[in-house]
Amino acid sequence: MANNLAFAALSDPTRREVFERLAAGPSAVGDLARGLPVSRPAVSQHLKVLKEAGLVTDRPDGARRVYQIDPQGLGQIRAWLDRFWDVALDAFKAEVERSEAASIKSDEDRT
Amino acid sequence: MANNLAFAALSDPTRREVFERLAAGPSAVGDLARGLPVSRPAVSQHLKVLKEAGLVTDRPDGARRVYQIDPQGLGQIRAWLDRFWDVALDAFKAEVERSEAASIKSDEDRT
DNA sequence: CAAGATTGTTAGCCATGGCTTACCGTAAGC
DNA sequence: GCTTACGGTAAGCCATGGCTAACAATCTTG
Repeated sequence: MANNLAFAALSDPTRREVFERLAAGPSAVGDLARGLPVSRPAVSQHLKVLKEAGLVTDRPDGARRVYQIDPQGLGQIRAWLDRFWDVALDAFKAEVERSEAASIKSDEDRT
Repeated sequence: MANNLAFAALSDPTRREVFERLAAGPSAVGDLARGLPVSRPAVSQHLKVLKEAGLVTDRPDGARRVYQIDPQGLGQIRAWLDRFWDVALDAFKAEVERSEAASIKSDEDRT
């Protein structure tokens, strides 16, 4: 149950922004920071969190360090969500029917 | 782009626990709190956040209040994730090939 | 080898948020 | 109508975490 790391990682707006930019293609830390409203160390810290959550991978490239999307963390969240998707739809359907039944009943009561 | 609410809501472990319990079936606030290590007002506050994120729905039931899973917020997160799923897999595949190519090249350099 | 570039790390600051206690409103039952 | 049960809200406390500035480490280049 390590998905809490992935959820916590994506709960921060700046981190989601970093993640979305990496989805457009691999990038180095400095290049990422240049397009964001926060400092480079901040981006570096965000990348560390994303990495520990299995959402990105990094690879050395000379003095630079290239980060890239990792499907692993994404898959964990997807799997967690899918556990509730069907039951959520069923619950919603049942609720609609229950609500309509109550509505019809109140109509009958009025007659 | 209201998915930030859903992500922030599910980033808290207690809130995910509440959500999972509701996935097992609709429940009132007190019943939920009785099975959790936090106080009832805490659960009430969590439910408020989940509700604003479109993850649960509430309906009055006498003096009680029954909460239930709502597929809307879940769908938002799923849609957001699906935007990156394919590109993440492609990036992963490309990385594997790049990595293997570099490995082969270093082997050649050694001969 | 020296200088510049790129990145990770630490210390410290401050806002956010989760939790509890106390209180208030509302609905059910005697 | 009064009491009891149920749930939302406000105030306050404290831990978490995101940010910046300063520093250290590593790599490239002349």
